[in-house]
Amino acid sequence: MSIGDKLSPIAESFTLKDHTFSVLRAAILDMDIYRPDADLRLDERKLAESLGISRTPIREALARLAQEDLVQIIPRKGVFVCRKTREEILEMVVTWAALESMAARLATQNATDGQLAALRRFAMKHSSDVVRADIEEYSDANIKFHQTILELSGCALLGRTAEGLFTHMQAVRRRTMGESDRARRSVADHMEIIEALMARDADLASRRVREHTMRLHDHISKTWNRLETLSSLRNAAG
Amino acid sequence: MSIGDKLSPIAESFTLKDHTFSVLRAAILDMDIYRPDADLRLDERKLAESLGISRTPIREALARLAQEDLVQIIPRKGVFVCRKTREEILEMVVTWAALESMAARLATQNATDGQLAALRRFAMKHSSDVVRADIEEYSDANIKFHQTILELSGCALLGRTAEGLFTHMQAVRRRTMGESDRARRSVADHMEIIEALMARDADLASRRVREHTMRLHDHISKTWNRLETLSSLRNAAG
DNA sequence: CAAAGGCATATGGTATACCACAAATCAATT
DNA sequence: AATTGATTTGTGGTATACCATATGCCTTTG
Repeated sequence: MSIGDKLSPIAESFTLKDHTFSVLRAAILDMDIYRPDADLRLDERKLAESLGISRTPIREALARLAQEDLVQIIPRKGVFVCRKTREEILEMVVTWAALESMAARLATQNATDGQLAALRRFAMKHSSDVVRADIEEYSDANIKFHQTILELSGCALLGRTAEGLFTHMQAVRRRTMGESDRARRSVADHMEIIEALMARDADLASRRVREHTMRLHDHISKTWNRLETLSSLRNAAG
Repeated sequence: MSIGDKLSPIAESFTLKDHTFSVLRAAILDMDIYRPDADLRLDERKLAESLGISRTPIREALARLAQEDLVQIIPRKGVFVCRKTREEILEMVVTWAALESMAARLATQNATDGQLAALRRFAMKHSSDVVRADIEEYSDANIKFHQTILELSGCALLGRTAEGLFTHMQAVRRRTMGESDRARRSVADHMEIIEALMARDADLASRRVREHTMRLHDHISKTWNRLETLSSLRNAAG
């Protein structure tokens, strides 16, 4: 064995542009953009100064974020984090449902018995989180569950497309979870989905995933209003 | 009415960056990237010179194209148009199927009788194109048909997401159409889809759209090989 | 003549300077 | 005092210069 085999490339092709993209993306997801008084403004020059780099890589990162609809660039006005409307959020859920239900359909063909058994063990292990009212923990498990179904489809693009939507919904989840009633129903849904997958019933698995996700759709549809009106009231007052 | 109402902003907030993005995108779609000897290289400086602008807006446009997976930027190597592998193309078709079948499902709820009647008239009008072996014409109508279903869903995001995939598939279509046998089957499929939509049968409409698109999947799966191997032979020879 | 190393060149990455437009501020005028 | 217009300031847009690395050519050397 030569010495070369032990040397891996040092941060191969690292670029500030890509790094900035990741950093900004994470930062945006981390901020609670639906807080009425949230500062949605991103200042290129301030960012550049904060990161200790020039505006150029910042701008290229912002261009990519804009392409992902995470920010909106208004020429000579500013760069703003996109706040999704209720309708846009509902559409994201619908699109998510489309992707994941297809994933479930494919998973009945492509997943191995072992993979499905592992998924079942995982789901059962975390079902107790709900009982313990450990919603935070359950929420993570919930996310993992759905991502796993997308993976088991064997179609990477389904997962990647959904991931883009997921990014946006991260902020939304903060406002939709916390009701243990919904969580309990969710656990039951998950077990039924796994059951359908193991039965290799494509239509049933697909339907159950879709209906499960559409229940989130209906829930948001009913409860998001309160938050929206709260925001606009505040804006009107200011 | 004041005179201001008649005056619309002149090319409001036009930016070279956005313009370049559109131009490059169109140019990429226009070139036959699967021709074995196609030049996949994009030179920032040459592009800048051709368009008579500096590299900056070019680079920001390229960053966005990269985000859409239309080009790949390799630091210090170059910018290259992405050539999709057979597997990636198949995944795009599957994802497309997921989106459009959900669109069809929603369309049974959201489309008006008038809209569906119009869609039927449109489909019937162009069904004769196949008989006349006017495949070029039919292909356009085919695209329009599917886009309409996405629109009738009432969920704009489904359409936008699908559009991104569609961009990539434009180049693929050149290599998959031209067989009037498939076209004839396509016409029959379309009429059955419309029938299901008009019957407001969500499950049926959804299934028919999915199966229709998956037939394209199977077709590509069987025929794309020939082209791939042709390419690699050529590469190996060179 | 072959191989190794240096050198030239080409390419994307980054920094910086300047521009155009928009908005806010302030001043002059009615 | 209100309104209009100029001016200042702040923002993103663009151009340009320079940097770092990858690559291929060419020289050197054995």
